[in-house]
Amino acid sequence: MTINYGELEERWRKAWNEAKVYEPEPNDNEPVFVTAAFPYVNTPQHIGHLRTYGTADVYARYMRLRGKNVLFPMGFHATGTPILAVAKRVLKGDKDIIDTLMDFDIPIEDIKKMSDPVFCAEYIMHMHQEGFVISGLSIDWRRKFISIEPIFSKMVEWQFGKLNDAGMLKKGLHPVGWCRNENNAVGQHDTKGDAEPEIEALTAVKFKDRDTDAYFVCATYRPETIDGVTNIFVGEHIDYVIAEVGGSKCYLSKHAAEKLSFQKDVMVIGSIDAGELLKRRAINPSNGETVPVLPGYFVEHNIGTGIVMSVPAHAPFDYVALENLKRKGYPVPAMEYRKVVEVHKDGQDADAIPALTQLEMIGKGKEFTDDIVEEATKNLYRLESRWGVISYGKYKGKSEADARELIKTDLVSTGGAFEMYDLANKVPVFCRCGTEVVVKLVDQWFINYGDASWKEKVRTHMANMRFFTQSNANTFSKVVDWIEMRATERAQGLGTRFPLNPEHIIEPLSDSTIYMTMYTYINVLREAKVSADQLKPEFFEYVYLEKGDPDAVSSSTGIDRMAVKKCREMFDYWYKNTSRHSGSDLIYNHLTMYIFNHVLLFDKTRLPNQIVVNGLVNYEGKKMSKSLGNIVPLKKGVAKYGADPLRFIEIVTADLNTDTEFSEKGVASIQAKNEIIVNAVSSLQEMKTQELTHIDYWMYSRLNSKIKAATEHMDSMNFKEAYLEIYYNSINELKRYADHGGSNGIVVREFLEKVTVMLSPVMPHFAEEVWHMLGKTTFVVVEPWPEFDESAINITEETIAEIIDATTQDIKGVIDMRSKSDSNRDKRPIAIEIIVADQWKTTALNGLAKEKSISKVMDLDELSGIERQRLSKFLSQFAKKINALVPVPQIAEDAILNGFRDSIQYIEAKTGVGNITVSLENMSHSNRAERATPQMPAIDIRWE
RNA sequence: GCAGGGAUAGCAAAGCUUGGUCAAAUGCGCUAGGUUCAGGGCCUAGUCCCGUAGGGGUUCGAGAGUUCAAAUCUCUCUCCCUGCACCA
Repeated sequence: MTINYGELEERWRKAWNEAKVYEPEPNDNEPVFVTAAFPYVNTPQHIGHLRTYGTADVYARYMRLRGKNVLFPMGFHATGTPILAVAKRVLKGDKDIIDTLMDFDIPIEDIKKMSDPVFCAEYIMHMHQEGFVISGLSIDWRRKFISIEPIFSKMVEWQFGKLNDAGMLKKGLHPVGWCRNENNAVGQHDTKGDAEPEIEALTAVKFKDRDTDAYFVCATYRPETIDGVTNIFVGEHIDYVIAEVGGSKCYLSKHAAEKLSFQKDVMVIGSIDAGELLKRRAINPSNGETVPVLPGYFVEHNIGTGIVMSVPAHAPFDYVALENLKRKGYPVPAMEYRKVVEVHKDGQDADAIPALTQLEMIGKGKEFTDDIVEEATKNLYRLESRWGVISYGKYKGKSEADARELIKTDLVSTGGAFEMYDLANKVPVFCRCGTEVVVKLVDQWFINYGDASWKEKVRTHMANMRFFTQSNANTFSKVVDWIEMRATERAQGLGTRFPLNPEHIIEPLSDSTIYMTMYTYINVLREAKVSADQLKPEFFEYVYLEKGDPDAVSSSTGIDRMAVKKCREMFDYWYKNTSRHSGSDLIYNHLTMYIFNHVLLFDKTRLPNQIVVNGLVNYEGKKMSKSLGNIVPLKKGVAKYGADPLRFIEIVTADLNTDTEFSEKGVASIQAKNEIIVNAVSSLQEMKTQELTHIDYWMYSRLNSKIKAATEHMDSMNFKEAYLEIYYNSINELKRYADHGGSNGIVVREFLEKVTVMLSPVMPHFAEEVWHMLGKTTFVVVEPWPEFDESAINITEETIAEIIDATTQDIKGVIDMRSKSDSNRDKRPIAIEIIVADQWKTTALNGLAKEKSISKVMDLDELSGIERQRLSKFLSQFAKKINALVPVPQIAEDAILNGFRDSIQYIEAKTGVGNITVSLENMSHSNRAERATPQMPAIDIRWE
């Protein structure tokens, strides 16, 4: 029977909707509040998005079955620039964005309207909502909102007022990519070719001109090599200027002066010819040495300052440039290529010049072209940064990495250098408008997540949170150590105005750290028709912190008194036992900021309880991405595969924190297995009620140990293991049960019923269908999760089953092996005797597992009746692995004998041998009988 | 560079926290057979090497160590991936 997922899923969604099963109200049960990071609505969803929301849904559904009062709401995020960018691109008729939107089946006339950002956000929001609905998420839609609504802004304004009151908003300088034409910060999506502006800090070292009061400014990544400087390089064709920088006269390229003016006070006084500079001498600020100025062929005006400090021992470019000059007969004064860093590592020649060694290694005798020098530079930098030790001067013996910071700090503090920023990109980065991007230091507001006492509060609280994997807990803890200032205002984008600078908006991650609180009462605000301007701070103070009283709040805001009270009651009831879900990429920002803001603003009972972080989804082995063209829109995916198979594949087939693999084959296999379950339900009609046999007890045992294991796995958020038990193993057990002649309707029915309930969190629609096929009239999605019956877990029966299966395998193996040989090729086995070990062997084996000594077991009283030689022979076969022995269950001879006898038909079918007998070791006449061990009966196969 | 994570059989991926029951789950691929079998699906068996009785041998990035015992613990090395703040 083929399952029509589309039809069945829609039918059950409609039934649940009508019964309002996902619209909880406070009751006596314990509330559980499940939220997932609200989606950003600049593009519609693809099937990968289902991972996070589905994971949250499975948890919500599981909690619901466990009798909790579960609220799972959802909102949408739209602040910031991406939606603005989409609208702008649509307005320009950008083909790329229009194609992308058309891939999601948006009609062209609607796409045209998306040049309005608000329309765009709301349109895509509706698509997301529909996607969530058809995916079967158990969301309470009465509480939906979008982050560009005025009432959302009111909450954010309250939050920032609190942050400011707590002194956590700070003003400071921050380097950003900058377009001087548009006067705007530029991020990756604002540049041509979406190049990420890579901002790097450099040290600008000031070498004084010996004869004037000006300085040569050299930008470097390696200030620690300062004592190895032999000369200064300038470019012969570069335009240089003299400029007043931070109070002192400096030489630098014209281009550099311009760029630097976005970071420091720069006043150009005049220009100076490269030829003039070449006549000067420069003084090393570290050691006072006077060095010459030479022409460097590789120096460029737009990299760094256009002036380079030359360290030929450690910089391949410098070395090569000096050699070139010498070869051309340029008057290069005698100089020492001083080595200031040593690498203590195998294969490093202590006397050689590192730059030359590296060049020769890479150049292999060829001419040193720029590519080779470039690579040598990279290698040497890596080698010395990792292994280098300073071998000269004050910091001799320190690692290069440590010395870099120390020397830089020394230079800066004595006025010998200043810090500057530049783009580290290989090629210049251009704004979409065509202007080259520079680094600007902007004066702006930050949230000070580096505040020591704040961090301490966060750490203290995090010790009480659940993160489910040790690795996630560690990551969070590292992020807390690392997080410092976070810029919190933006020049452009949708969103809430920043209270301390209303020209700007609040940065879109900072505005969504406490929004989940709003789900608890927003439906009350809507019903009471509360407007944004009524949401004054005192409202939030009362609802969130119970400060003030409802009468005062009501009279100052004009909000109905009952509504004010109800908002507080709803927040009070729902906002505890919270479970926060998101993809792992948000650990580094959103999730950490979520903890910080809660800890600062709310009281202890309202703080985050647990965070569940999940991996992503790969498509047929590859990452889903626009460039690979393998993005499957969620709507298409659900229509094609069914929401339930899609949910199963995405949510429970991989460990929580790793990526799942989506494949068509995988979906097909889930669909096929679902059909097996449906067939099992149909087969119930032919089954009768009868007395329980071995196989029935085994089935009960499996069912109950399954429930036990699955419950433990679900509780620790280990969905993969849980559903291995609930789904895959159940199907195998149904098969094994039938193979072994199981046919008891009562047993199978109970098995199927309980499995169906456990299946419902992942495949709610399908489970509901099966549940009703089983004749039920309730909703499976609100049934209680099954309890396990410890007494029904029967280790003996499960062990016997394992022994029977293993023995059957062994028999097959032996037959296969024997029939491969020439002498037996034509012979067929005609009879098999299975010989079950005598009881005393279990005693002896368990004795050995405990005593770890053969002689001690020989002396045991309970084995005194056993013939010495037989006992010794039996024990000695375990001698080699005596330390690895573990006790085995003691099983009565009759039980195992009967188990085999009940399974004779099965073994015959599996092995193709018709004459199978089972006997006890001491009753058998076979000369193989004594080979029997407790876990492994002896087998004697007779051939024709 | 800084921080985090990883390296397991043809591929993908468990297991390693709490060393032994690990030749190592599972899925895919591949091979053979079956199926009124559409070159599909499903079923059965096999898939490191050797083996005429359920056995033996050699494996879990490389090297060293701890141990009666290591895929699992320690150290060193090599290589790979991800994030790094104006970007949601």
